Amino acid sequence: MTTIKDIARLSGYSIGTVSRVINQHPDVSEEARRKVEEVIRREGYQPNSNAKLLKQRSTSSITVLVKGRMNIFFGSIIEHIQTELRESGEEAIVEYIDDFDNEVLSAIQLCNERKPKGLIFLGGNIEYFRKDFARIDIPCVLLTNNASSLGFANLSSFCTDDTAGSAEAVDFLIRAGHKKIGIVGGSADEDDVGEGHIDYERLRGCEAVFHKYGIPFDRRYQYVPSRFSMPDGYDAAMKMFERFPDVTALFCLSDIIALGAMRAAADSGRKVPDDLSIIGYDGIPYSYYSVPRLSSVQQDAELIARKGVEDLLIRLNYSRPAQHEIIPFRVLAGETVKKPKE
Amino acid sequence: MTTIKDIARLSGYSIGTVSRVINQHPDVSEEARRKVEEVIRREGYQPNSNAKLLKQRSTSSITVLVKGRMNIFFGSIIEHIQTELRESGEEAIVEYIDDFDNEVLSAIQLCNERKPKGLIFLGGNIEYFRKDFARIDIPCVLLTNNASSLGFANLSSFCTDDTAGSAEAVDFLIRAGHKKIGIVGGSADEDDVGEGHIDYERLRGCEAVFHKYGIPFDRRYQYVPSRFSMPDGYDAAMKMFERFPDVTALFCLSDIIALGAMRAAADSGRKVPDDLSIIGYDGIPYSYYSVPRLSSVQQDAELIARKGVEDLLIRLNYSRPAQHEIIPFRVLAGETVKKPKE
DNA sequence: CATAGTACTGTAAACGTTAACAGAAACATT
DNA sequence: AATGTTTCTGTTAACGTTTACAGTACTATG
Repeated sequence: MTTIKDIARLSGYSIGTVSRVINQHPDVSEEARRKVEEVIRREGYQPNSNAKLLKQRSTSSITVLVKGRMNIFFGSIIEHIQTELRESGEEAIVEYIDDFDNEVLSAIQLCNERKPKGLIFLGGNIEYFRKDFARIDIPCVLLTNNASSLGFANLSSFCTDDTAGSAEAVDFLIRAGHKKIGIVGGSADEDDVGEGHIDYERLRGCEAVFHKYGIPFDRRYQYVPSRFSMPDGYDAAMKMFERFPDVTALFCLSDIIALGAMRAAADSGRKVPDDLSIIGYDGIPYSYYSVPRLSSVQQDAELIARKGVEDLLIRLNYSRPAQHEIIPFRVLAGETVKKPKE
Repeated sequence: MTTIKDIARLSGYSIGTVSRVINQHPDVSEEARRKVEEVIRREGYQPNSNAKLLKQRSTSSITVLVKGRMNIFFGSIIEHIQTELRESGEEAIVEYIDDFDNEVLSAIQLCNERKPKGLIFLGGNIEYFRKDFARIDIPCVLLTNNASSLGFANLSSFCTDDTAGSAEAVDFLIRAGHKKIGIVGGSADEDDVGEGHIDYERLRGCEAVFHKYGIPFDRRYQYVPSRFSMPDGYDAAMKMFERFPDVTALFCLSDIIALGAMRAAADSGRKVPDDLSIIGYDGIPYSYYSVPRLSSVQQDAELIARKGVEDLLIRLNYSRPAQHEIIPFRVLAGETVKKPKE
């Protein structure tokens, strides 16, 4: 392996000068720079990043910590994060952790091991682990929950208002004439739906709307938890049909789940939207191309990603305080919501 | 930051002993081990990986290099890779590169920067860069092309036989009674379809079957290139309808493309499968849940991932020669292929 | 009792880099 | 001519580990 020493020897300069050339320091003569660069190119020399990081005590990379299984909505956010970071000359490392792992503890471990200079969280619910979060001392961005209430100086958040988005979805169904509405959640564990949890926030929005219209809603019958995958959405919808057979509309807390539910509807002899209306959440491309086109509360994955990356980069470079911004959503009418038959 | 020195000081042992405790060396007394571990736990000490790697000259991690945009088939392979590696106590870092980047050159850069101990390639076509590949000296696995012909000692490959899979798809359509078959490809660039390219291999399989049945096939009219995304599939299908209006069946070189094509069919007034049959490739979960259920040549993402990881780990530990294995596929009949009307 | 072996422990030299510091040379200023 | 300043360069001490080597203190063996 060629090291900086070899370059120094071959170019006739000292390792100090070579290092300065590599790191674009100004105190280097034109001639030295030229000669050293020539040797570097000729030898195909690449600095050893471990040695570099050992000295500098941090990486040049930003880690994206994704909680839960591969999911196309997160996937598209990740893709946009990658694009944004690349444009700024930064490198993203994506790390997936299990749905049941504690993301904050995983993040701490990650910080120790790989020393990223910034962290982006996707999924999960930091609120539960606020105590541990205090141990993270690099800038963080949370893209799937609002963290303004947590009050950590190093934690920004950019996300849509889940409560408002869900309210609007249910409002949309009710205005279409539905009263028997089922809700398919995204939370894996029924017992787990506490404050800050994605299902909790979304259900809260739903219930407020039911209340506004004076429509009764019983969480025990009309809410089925699920997970962010099609098979899980399928199963949850089937369970819903069993539990609540005369349901006329489904609000699925993610498009993936909604697409699974569409198949479940077909398999249980329900035609969408004639027998069953469905509205999803996220606005993934797949839902846009489904037949019929899925109605959905659309989040702007690109905007969320861009805001998050921009904020992180600014805070990394100018130590600005953390920000919390609500990203607007919009309801795409689609083709899966229709006035109920009866 | 706590270092090994602090642990040594606090435990009353030397850094040598502490290091031996950390690395599970046998030459440590029970007492020393116990005491040192106690201090490590108490202090929450984490070894500095950069220092460790600087000494050991390689990472403990395996890098997955994914070419192209976020794509659910690759996504599910990645997920399985992650699972497999985690079970073996290994760590996976996923790196996405642009569709137009050269994956081998990217890999070389990656090796220099992060020093992974193994590399898994997803997507792309190493064949084009065989010359550069010789510069990579760590075990590699290619999961989307057969690399047996390349003859690199450090390159294994595990993938389905694209030629045979495509042949079977077309055979399936012809046996259903279709003669006017369009093929929607996965290759971004029409000029680019050369040997080793995924479209090249698949088209070859198709043409052989057309030939076998004595059905004419003109690549210029009946083949439209596309990319692995729904919008691209949609556009390509629309182009196909324009170019070849009386097409009765479509073979899409990926399910994502097929799902886009299904929407295109709907938008152009074609009912699937009554007016247009569609068969895809990959067998992603989404296609299984689509209505109607997509017919598809299913690849076993989990098996591909597992074989790849197993091979990599074995070669990492026992320096076995590289392997090349063809993973079987199977045609899922689905609901989108039907006898044509006329 | 001498010797050899065993079980453990400490020391110190690497690994490849950065950056603080000092020194040299050239030039400018008094 | 002496001094100060600027521009460049080399030297060297870290950074936090691992590991070869050398030791020490036992225990076992002849």
